[in-house]
Amino acid sequence: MTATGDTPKRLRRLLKRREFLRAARGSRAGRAGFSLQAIAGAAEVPGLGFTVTRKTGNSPERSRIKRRLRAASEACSSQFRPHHDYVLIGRREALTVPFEALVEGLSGAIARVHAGKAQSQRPPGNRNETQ
RNA sequence: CCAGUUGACCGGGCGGCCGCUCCGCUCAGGCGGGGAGGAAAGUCCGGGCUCCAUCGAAAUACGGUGCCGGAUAACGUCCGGCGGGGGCGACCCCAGGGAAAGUGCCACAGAAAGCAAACCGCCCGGCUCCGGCCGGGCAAGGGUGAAAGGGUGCGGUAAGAGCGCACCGCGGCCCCGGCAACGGGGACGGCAGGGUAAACCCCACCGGGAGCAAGACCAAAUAGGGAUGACGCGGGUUUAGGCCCGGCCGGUUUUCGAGGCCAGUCAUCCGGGUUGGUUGCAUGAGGGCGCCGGCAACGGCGUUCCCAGAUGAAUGGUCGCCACGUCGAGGAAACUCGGCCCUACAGAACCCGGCUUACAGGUCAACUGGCGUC
RNA sequence: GCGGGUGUAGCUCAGGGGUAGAGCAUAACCUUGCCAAGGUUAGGGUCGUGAGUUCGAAUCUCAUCGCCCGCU
Repeated sequence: MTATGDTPKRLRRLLKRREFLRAARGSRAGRAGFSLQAIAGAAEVPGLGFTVTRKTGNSPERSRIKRRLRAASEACSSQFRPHHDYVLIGRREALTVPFEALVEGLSGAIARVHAGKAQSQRPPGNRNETQ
């Protein structure tokens, strides 16, 4: 799991509850199949975490959602910026959405998240429902 | 051919490209190989394994199991029987020990719900104001109820009654078959003992507790905790415990002393938290095939195979072809074309044996009933 | 991995073998000039589901489903 020097595209995987909670305070963007959260962090290597709640489905469905999202994030791994942490929250639609649409959505969501961060910090109480 | 019963099984296949994880080899570039299930699930039982407790066991309490025999490491599982119930049948279902050890409960209805009793009644005698009343006998009939003290019939009687008899049931006894549960038969008894133990309970048998986040080890870094004991210093004496002498007295409890507490020193013992890694960890009550024993569960022997090991948790993404299913169109049909689903239930986490539950679609075998033909 | 609780009227809960109840809510009526409060009455239940024991099950037993909560 350690990122070696010759593979710089390798991402750091977020593991701890604290890291997920921190990312939840950042800006977010929703797309079909997932919701993306991003926040600036100290580490140079960008971090990425996946989470799918119990309510989404049973075990094979949750597992499959994570796999498809993981494959999609491999496809656009170069777009993740250094000094940032990302969390992908899986939704049920991730089971059925075509894979190209998933990759496209993720690419757009990353751009959207950084654009939203540039304009202002998230004001408290304002639900950021961007769809 | 139709309907059904039981058992067993499959639960997409092949191939590109890009990835993930483990193992082996490596000339360090890579190469080769393995990679979810029948339920991996629920966690309802039984074990292995590890630690804790205990001299070893037994008992109490609590919990579980409950016809008999067998299988098994063990089981609440499985197999074969027995008994009861259901089905025309193949076959299916049953927590199926004990109610003469004791206690409790049996609503409503009913006279009466557990020990015998008598509401309407029936019979005999007496009295009568002719409505009935009193005394005695009876439990067959009526009525209530889920259940009313063996059932049916005949005899018997004032009316009746196991009062007597026959058959059936019941009870213990004897004989026979069976390892046994149990079954068959015989003579006897003369009915006593309603139901409920998934009510308490009694009897027999089983169970120490916790769980791989068990447990063992390594490294780093940080903090230095708790308990107990001794202790101011020097000298003398004694084997030692101790005793004696001198000077000095950490803080606090008003002062001194004793004692206590706190702080300090030393010794012994015990221990916490954080992060990462290794191990446990995959050769096992293991799978396939064949032969033998057994009705079977299963066992024995031979041979062969190595078959997932992740730790925010791998086994994926995508494309093509084929197969299956389904829908639509064409066709007399075989079939052709196009679309859809490109699949059900569901994802290993120490391992194994079961149970239970979920499951689109499909395959095979044996058997049963019915119809048709020969 | 281990363990516990709960499911009854629209909501919150009683009932632990013998005809399913309370409060709030709903509806109608009374009261008031009107509303609220108050009063009277009514309706509303597969007792989570399926088997079993029993004469009889919301209650006892077994299986199953959903929800909630602990410990590690």
